[in-house]
Amino acid sequence: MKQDLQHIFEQAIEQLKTEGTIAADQSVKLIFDRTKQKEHGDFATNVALMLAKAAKMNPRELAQKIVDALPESALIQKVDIAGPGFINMFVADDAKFAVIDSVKQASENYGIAGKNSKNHRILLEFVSANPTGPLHVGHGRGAAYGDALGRLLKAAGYDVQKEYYVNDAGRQMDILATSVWLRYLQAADVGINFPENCYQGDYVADMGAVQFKKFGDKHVVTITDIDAVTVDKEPDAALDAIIALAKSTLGETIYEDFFQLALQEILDDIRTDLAGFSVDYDEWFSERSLFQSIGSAESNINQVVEAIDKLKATDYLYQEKGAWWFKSTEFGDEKDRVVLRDNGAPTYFASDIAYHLNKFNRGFDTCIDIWGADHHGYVPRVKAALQALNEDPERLKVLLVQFAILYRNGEKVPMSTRSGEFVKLAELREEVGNDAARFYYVQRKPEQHMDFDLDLAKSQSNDNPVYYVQYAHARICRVFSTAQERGITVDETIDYSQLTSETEETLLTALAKFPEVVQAAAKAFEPHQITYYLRDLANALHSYYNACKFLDSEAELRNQRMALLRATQQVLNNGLTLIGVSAPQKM
RNA sequence: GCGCCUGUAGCUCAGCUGGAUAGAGUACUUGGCUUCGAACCAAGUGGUCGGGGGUUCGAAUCCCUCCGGGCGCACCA
Repeated sequence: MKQDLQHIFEQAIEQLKTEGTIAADQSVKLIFDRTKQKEHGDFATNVALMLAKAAKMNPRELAQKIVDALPESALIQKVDIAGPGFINMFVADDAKFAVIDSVKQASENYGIAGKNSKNHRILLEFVSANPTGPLHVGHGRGAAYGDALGRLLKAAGYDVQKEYYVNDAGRQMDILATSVWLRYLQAADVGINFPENCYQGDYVADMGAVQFKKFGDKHVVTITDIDAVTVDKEPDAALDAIIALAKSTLGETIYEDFFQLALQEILDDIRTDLAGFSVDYDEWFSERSLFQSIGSAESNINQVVEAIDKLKATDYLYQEKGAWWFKSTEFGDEKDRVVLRDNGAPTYFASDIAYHLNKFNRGFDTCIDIWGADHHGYVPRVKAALQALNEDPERLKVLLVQFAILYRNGEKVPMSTRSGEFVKLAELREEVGNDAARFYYVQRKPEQHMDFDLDLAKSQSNDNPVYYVQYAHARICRVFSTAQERGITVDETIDYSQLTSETEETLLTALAKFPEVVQAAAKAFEPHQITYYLRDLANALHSYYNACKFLDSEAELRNQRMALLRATQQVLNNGLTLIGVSAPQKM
């Protein structure tokens, strides 16, 4: 509806341009919005105020000219000029009623644009937590936001693919595999001290026990062996030595067994956790696959090598102190970055360049990365690398999600995976429920710092606005089931002329807004707009519910009101689905 | 020190590309169930939009500056 009305105004402006009232080359930014106050009608525009100066006219005078130039339309009841020159427009009743039939017709697709109607492919990557431990509440935010954004973009007509980048290569994974081995040693009664910079979580010890059951003490070393390699070393260097010891003791095959056990177990855990949170992916992309040989098995060429070679072919890579550096400063980064270390090993940055090249080569128009805000310093270098490789960095959009700072008993809870001291997403889901957790996360816009008070989340879970919205849906369901119990038949109608009370008008307006909200929220990457919309819609429903009796009214009025309820039920459902929250029949 | 995010009601937060008296929830004070679910509705109290400048018909919104929080500044991932 908004678009149709806006179009009418655009026609009027064009008309004035041909008449010469407005200069033909004048650029017009037509701002056309719903009003905040009823007296101002349904929609308003300030276009006369904006153009007055250029047209050398009094704003009200110009507004009058625009109004006079408006073509006839059945949608418009009347148009006012108010204040300094606002044009207020009142929508005709019949046009307002039309939304009921629109919803009925489109049902679960109301407000949802046609599949891939934007003809634009988007790759959306989110969470991508290292598979070194279970997801914690910090990841939960990225999960809820990313998934809701994916649904939202799809609803807005984009072709969206959701992807999880599995960081299964690199040192962290070696530390994890080694941690399991050390726990295995403990299970075998080798009285070692478990290093602080290894993964502390219980799940590691469990896996160590599993390996002991499987291998017995076949892959055991003594304390002296470990002391021999770690003596006089800083913790990090000592850890590297232990990793090397693990690899040489276990041999390639058995080490891989430890590695895969840890990886698969944790990844499975992450997968079920996310699936339980209604977060689903189209693709789980393995970082290791970037290191797999291309062509013959013995080939030294892989996607990471390829990417580096491409960079070497430009002028943006140079060698210094044994390492290869990328001149990201040429593209505005703070300093140059290493892609190949002096020992020849590629950095994480190197595989990330390869990964993004891979994404681009898969033919997406836009690649969206959702990262934790602590990675923000990383954005310029990735964009720089893409630019150096002659790709358009604008195709990559990095959305930063601020950290959720966790409080328990008023104390800040640290959230490092390494220390094992964190609150799992699974625990949160268990305690407050999926719907409440998702709503709570999505409600806040991503760049807002979030204080997550666990006690509050628990104690206030009953006050979570999600229930307010779900209750509205359940209430409607109850009205219909009660009608059925009482043997009241609800007939289809196309006449809604009796729906003229204030609460009905508010509800009709709210329903009509939904498609606009979906588009606006998608455009801004802001699923939180949906949650606020849903609260408003639920409020309109609850007010209506308290103001009217549905089943006791006479048949014709009842049919009309029930049609409005049906439409509201549908839109509540559609909105909740967008943020991955259920719409219960009863609560 | 530099960079990114942030500062709106007691608390948690909205406020779209500048627009008409700054909005919700919560808390607090009232009123509303013999009725389709009161997990609800209605009304009220509560704000120098962090401070100060500037831009203009008009600023919470844009620019400058200062102050206060969070995060980041590795041959880690």
